[in-house]
Amino acid sequence: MKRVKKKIFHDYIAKQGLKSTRQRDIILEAFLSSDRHLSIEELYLKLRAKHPNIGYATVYRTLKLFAESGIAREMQFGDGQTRYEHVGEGEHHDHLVCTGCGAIIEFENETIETLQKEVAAAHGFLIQTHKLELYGLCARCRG
Amino acid sequence: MKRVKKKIFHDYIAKQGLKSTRQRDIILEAFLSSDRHLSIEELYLKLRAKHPNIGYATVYRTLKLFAESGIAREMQFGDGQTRYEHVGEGEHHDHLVCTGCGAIIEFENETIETLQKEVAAAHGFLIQTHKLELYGLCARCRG
DNA sequence: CGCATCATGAAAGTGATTTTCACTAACATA
DNA sequence: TATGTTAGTGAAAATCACTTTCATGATGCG
Repeated sequence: MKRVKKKIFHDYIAKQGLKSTRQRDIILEAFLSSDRHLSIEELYLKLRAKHPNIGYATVYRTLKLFAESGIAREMQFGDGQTRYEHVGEGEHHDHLVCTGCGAIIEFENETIETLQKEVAAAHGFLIQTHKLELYGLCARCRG
Repeated sequence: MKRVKKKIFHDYIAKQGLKSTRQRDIILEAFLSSDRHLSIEELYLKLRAKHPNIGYATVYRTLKLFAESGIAREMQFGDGQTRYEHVGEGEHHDHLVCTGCGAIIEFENETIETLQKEVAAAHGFLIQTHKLELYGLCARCRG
């Protein structure tokens, strides 16, 4: 899985005439081996431990590049920070966001997707993307 | 409708030991008589025409107060600005957001709401709120 | 290796709030 | 009605989370 995504990214870099750098490889490895839904800040802090000389701007720019290459997706969960989640090929999912501990749980529901398409059709609307988030307390936080 | 919301707000103000001020009344009237999904900036500009001495910070603080009192709700549609929409009692709706012209169309779908509850239940999750937005092109922008 | 390009890091800049602060206005209470 | 206490206001400064700039450093094709 990691290898596939690394290849996708390197192919993208090459195709765009960009360069392969030590920093990009380090950030890519850190991103792929970390939690889904990481913010720039979180990834930056995680990296600083082992690579104190990597700048915030580089992490920011590289994450954008990941999104462009298709291995990551930008997300907003209302906490004011942009988060990047891993993208598997073709898959789509929505989220349960715990307002207690901040946990983000993914789920898929085909029926909901179908109904969304019906709603859009009824309004003559052409869907490009959608976003469904359920905010509340996870099983642990309901305590 | 306006009268009901004004009462709700004034009751809230009183209950919290806050004060009723000229500015709050002006902002409340402007909010209630305007488009749904207004940004702070938009409301501020609209107000400046008739009341050039009302500050941005006051509009910002008052809108927050509206949200706390329950007559408005904060929303993010990915354009980097917080928007406030009117809240009717008990009602809930979701949005179609046109990426072409920025139009925001509301819709309701009971079946989707029900399915959301099922998903939450399956994860032991207690829903507080949710957010469903379909991004794409509206009938007009599809051309 | 040479060098045209792209990349990086530190720091400055942005845009949208959010907070601070000195000054007012509300609303009991005298 | 005059006061005192407390909340509210507006202008300006401060935050926050990016985003861009710029001088310097890598890359990698020829």
